[in-house]
Amino acid sequence: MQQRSEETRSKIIESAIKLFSSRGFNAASVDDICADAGISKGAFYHHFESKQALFLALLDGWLQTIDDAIEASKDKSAPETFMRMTEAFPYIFQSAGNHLPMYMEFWLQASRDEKIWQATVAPYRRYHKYFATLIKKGIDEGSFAEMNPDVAARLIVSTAMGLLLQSLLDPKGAKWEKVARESTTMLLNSLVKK
Amino acid sequence: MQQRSEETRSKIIESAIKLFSSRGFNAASVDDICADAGISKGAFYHHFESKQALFLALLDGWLQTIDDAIEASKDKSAPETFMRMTEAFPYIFQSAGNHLPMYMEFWLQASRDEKIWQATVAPYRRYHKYFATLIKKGIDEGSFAEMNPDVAARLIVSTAMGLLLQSLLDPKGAKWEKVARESTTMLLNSLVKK
DNA sequence: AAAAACATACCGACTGGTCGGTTTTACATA
DNA sequence: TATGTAAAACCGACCAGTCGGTATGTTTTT
Repeated sequence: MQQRSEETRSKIIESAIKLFSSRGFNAASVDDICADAGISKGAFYHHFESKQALFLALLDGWLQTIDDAIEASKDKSAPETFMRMTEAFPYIFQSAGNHLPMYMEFWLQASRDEKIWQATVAPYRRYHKYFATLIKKGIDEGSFAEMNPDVAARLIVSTAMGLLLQSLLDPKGAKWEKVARESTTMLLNSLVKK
Repeated sequence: MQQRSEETRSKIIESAIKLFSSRGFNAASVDDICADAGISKGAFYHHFESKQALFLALLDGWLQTIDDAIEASKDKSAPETFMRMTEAFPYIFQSAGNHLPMYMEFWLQASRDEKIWQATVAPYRRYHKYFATLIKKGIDEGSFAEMNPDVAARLIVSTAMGLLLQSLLDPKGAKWEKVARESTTMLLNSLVKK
């Protein structure tokens, strides 16, 4: 059976997410990850070429979940999609919340590491394009006010990212789910045709 | 003269900003900083207790510039303040742009390091309070529409941070100064009373 | 001459990664 | 079903290099 192999691999990934999130990419050593996963260093390097390769694997997994989420919301109207975004915030804050520092690390590493940058920027541009197209569709349909779809898409992404960042810095400083819901609604209202 | 001493100190800080920005806190070693500054390790540890202490000094310097900027915009009306924010964007993107990765690093470290967190979160809360008060003032004066000042303040900070983050990831993906100016204007329009 | 500023050699801890050897698995054969 | 065997999976000691930090000595300033 190759079941054991897959189990080991997922144990490594699980521990890596946990430790990268809590300590950071640099501070979490390969030894730490192996110890947490309860496997040996040999097993680690059997499954992953390097520490960076593991990092990239984690990044891929994350991007995949975003792709899935986008795919699931296709064929929806623009306002409906954004409403769903609003509804999704509690879920995002709960599930992504713990791993948020790691996603930030992706971001930061991307600005310094060519390989990671290439793996990150292409999906980012794809997402932006998706949002911009969606907004343009909404404008054409008459449900959104006249505006620059490109700028509006950046604005929406900014809001989501900025809220997550603020919640990361000061988790107990506000009821973030509530703030996220209300500010997204606020933003959405400014887009919708009056 | 204590002039030489101060020169050494500022040389260290200069090199630290440069290397922390380009390589990150962990990847930039004390030796690297010393080499870049053209001084010895002894000199380094004469001026700073530890690498973390240097990091905190850099953080303090950054927060000071924000404080100064806020202080300079006081006694202005709320809409005027936000208009000035818009005007300031090109400057921000130019000056902060290069050091942005380091500021992100502050953010990230703050979520993991108690000391750095305390040094970061207090100013953050102060800034948020300032914005919220400003918005409330604008509402009371009748220039802003009815809204939750707290949420609106988070939204504004989110926008600024999110834009900076996006520009960090994909500097050549858009004309960020233009996007920032337009989306801030968009946001401001949604606040102003119609 | 006292003190502050700086230089240099050095330390133990830890890092990512390697390597020879061992165990487990998958599969063909009988 | 039992058995032999090659490959895949895994182990853990080990390596060379780097890290932040220190101890001690030298130069410069006051």
